[in-house]
Amino acid sequence: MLGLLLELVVFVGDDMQRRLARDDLTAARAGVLWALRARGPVTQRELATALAVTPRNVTGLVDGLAAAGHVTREPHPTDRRATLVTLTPAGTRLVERLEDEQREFAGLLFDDMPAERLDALGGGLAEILERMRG
Amino acid sequence: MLGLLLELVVFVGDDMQRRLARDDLTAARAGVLWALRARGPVTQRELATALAVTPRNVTGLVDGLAAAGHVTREPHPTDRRATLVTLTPAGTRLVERLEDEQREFAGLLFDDMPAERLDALGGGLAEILERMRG
DNA sequence: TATTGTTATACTCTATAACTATA
DNA sequence: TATAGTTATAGAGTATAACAATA
Repeated sequence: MLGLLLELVVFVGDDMQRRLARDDLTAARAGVLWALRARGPVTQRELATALAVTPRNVTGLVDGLAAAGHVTREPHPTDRRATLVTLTPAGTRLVERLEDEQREFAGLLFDDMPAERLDALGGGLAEILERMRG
Repeated sequence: MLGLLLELVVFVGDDMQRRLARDDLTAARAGVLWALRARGPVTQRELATALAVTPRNVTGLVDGLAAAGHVTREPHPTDRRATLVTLTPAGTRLVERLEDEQREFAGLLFDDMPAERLDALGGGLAEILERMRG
């Protein structure tokens, strides 16, 4: 069928997408919610840097999340050019619930990954898996 | 940062996307190539079913792959409505090379996954991982 | 009538470039 | 001058619906 690794990524990605769709979310918008959960209120410029995406793209993602009631644009206290994107209480509850669901699935996949394997995977991925086991 | 599983999928997916981009491919177009490698020449309708995508979407993907010289549209021998999407020799070489690269990376991730873990993952994913170890 | 693939239209995610308001 | 965020425009991937050619 597909290449095996591609199949795996597609499978896990589709599973995630189905769950996100139940809450009218996409992967890109969920990424914004998780960034906000980790960082607290930030400017769109900071979001663009964190997500490695253009400022124009952040405008659209925040538009969608604001329309759904997950975030608000608050005025920046000292810089009138900037806005602080802020999780609403409903948005906070949503991202916490999704995080719980995913931790369960991730543990099933990677709890017993041996340490030598992690070393061989190198920088970024090894760090991610390390945190998935913690 | 992102949810941990989302991070993993994003990491692996980005890695794949970077490698595909070196050959001017996207994940969706690579999926067509792999389907053709597994099945041989098929109609667009069959591709749409195999990829769980609309016929309209297949039209666009095949347009791109044909423009790049990876596939051709051949007349169906008995049904003049249909076309047989066929890998060119260059397309065949490309998909074989990508498959080799990915098998290496996949083995690094999953070679020692314990069998009980696989059982707990249930249907589709367990089957994929089983084949990745073989 | 039913099926194959197309055109028409629309939405999301992505990008660059030009512009406005502010620093 | 430089920065934050917008509008304008474009392209890929996805969808539904209407249509032409063929079965």
